[in-house]
Amino acid sequence: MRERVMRHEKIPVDPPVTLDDVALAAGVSTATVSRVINNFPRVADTTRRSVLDAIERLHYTPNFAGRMLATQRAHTLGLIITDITNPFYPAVVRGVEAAALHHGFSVLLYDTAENQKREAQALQLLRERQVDGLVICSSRLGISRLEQLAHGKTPIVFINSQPALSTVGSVETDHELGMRAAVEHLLHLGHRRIAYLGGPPTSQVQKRRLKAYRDVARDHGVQTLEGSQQPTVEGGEAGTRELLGEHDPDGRFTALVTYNDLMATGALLAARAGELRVPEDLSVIGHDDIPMAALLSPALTTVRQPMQELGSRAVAMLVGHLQSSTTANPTILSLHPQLMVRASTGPPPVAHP
Amino acid sequence: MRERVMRHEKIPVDPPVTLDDVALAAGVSTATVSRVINNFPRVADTTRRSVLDAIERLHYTPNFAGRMLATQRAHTLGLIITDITNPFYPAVVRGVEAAALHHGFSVLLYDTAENQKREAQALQLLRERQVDGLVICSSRLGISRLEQLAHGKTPIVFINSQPALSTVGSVETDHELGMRAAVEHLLHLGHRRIAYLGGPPTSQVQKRRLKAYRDVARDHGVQTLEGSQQPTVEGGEAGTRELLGEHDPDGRFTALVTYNDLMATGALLAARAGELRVPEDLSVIGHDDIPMAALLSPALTTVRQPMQELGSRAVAMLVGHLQSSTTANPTILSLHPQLMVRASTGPPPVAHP
DNA sequence: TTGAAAGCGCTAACAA
DNA sequence: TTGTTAGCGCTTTCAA
Repeated sequence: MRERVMRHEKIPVDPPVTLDDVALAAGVSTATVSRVINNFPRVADTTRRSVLDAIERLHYTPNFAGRMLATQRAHTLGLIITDITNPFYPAVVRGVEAAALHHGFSVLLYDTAENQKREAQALQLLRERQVDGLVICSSRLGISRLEQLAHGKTPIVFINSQPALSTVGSVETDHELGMRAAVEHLLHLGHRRIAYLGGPPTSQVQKRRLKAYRDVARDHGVQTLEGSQQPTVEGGEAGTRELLGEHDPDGRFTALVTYNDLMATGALLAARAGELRVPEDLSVIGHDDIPMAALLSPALTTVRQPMQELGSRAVAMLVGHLQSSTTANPTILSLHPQLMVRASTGPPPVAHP
Repeated sequence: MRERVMRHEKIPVDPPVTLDDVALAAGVSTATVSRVINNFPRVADTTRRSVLDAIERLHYTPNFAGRMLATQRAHTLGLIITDITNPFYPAVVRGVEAAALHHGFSVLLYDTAENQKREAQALQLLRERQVDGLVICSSRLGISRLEQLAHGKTPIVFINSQPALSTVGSVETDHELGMRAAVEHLLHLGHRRIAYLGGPPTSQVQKRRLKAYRDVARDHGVQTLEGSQQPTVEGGEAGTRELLGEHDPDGRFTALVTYNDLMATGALLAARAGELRVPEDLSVIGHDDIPMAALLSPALTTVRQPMQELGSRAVAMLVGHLQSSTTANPTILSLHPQLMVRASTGPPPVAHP
């Protein structure tokens, strides 16, 4: 008998204060309390005050689940990041965070560690949670797979990747412009043999940079020399070594553009190991302008992406869509990169007579 | 009249499939469907199969809000990060992410940009969302304020900061051990005048490192020389310049330990500007071992924190608490740092006769 | 092993 | 301007 009582009596685990409690305490209906909470205009000032008072007294906090169930809105955005440990992404995350908070959204983060399977999984999970919208940064998924997963009501904005047809759109850096700026900077310095060390072939950004590189080279009638590697310091080092080892009847290339700054860092390492001075013997240009770039020695010339803005614009686009609910075709917002000229580029070595 | 119809008829926006739909389709009660979804053992195999079948056919996905309201569990962890753009944190985030996912939790991220107010705000927001638990990394809030905010049921685990009394506990690096290793490494090399350039005085980690520095110095009977600055590259540069400018009757210090690697990077810059070679004229040791540390020239000797492990252990502690619901005193888990000896430290310059 | 039904806490028609 | 009330979709006793 005693036991029965123990189990059925409410254990004093401070019973949560609900909206009903507030209504009771303020002597009004639950609807009125709800109106006050949600700042409805048509509430008498005295009523509002007494409700606010009761809320204060009881330390009432609205229940998220209840609200979400009733409104079908989670006030939450999902953010899928390809690799949070890549120094390119933290600034993007900050941009997303700040903008989301500004619009009253919280952010559910998924780090997929460059893994396609995990990305698909995250997409699935996020939509089960009924997030209001999704930002996907540097998707590694193919368009067809995305098309398949995106088929549903969750609006998606991509960063630096092609939007699938049924999504809101994307925000990107104008990679063609960036590559052109990099290569032309080298051409102006006098370089004629400029190599490009690319990243993972599945990356959409890589595809665009590679194409731009070829286009610019063709435009200026210079040879191309290409490599491809993992987008890491190690990849950059290995790729540069390979490139350096290739026979080239016209002599070694005098400048190297890499897919990202991590790879450029590796290139610097490889150059040092190969007794090549940068920039006297070899000029190097990276992409992204991660925080480390300016701190290397020599400081790295690189094509800066507006990382934080990529994030904040993506959220703005998403929120705009949520509010207007327009079902227009995917929008593509293209931001300008900026060539940051630092110490790793200079004129090519004078040819030995 | 037409208009009325238009508004009241369900616009064909594929009405979401609910558990009731499944129950109907499978010819069972909603309770049974729920049991199947939640893998209850006592369900007849045939029943289970037909339910699963209906779920498949209808493409049913459980509604998160409904479930959360009924169970009062969000399967969500909150993560508060002091400054996501500081390269120390991404690895911590990855640790948290991976462990959370492994335990079936999603992660709501808040980046507070080193701002106490935003940290308090985030704490508030997160608990309104009824997250199951919170991980706070490098809190900038004082214990009393935390005590105040933590007063509630949301379990909290801290990373690298003192737990408030009413929380689950904390995971930290043994900062005393780390500082001791750094200073003793320098002593073994022959240094006798070792300076410490600290970080923000409000940081709990800074307080502990400073104290440890003084303790080790006292133990070995060497003088102390202290500075303090923002935990950034700029702070490190400025702080080192200041320290270098101070009059010291016994001659300049020959080694410098900094609060973190960012500051050590600044120190390297300041040394270069001051025509001091590292390590020949000045040895430098940082803390953390951020990815950049090994890539600087000279490569930075530093006290490594197990960043990813800090994150994953914090989640493990939180989840353990959630499952056992033990209301024990705060646990403190202390992880070992590791001195990474690289190129920025060496013997002190020989004194001029 | 299964079903009926009562909530979980909130919002939003509609009525007053 | 305010109140009544019917859900939102799911879980969970309790009874069968």
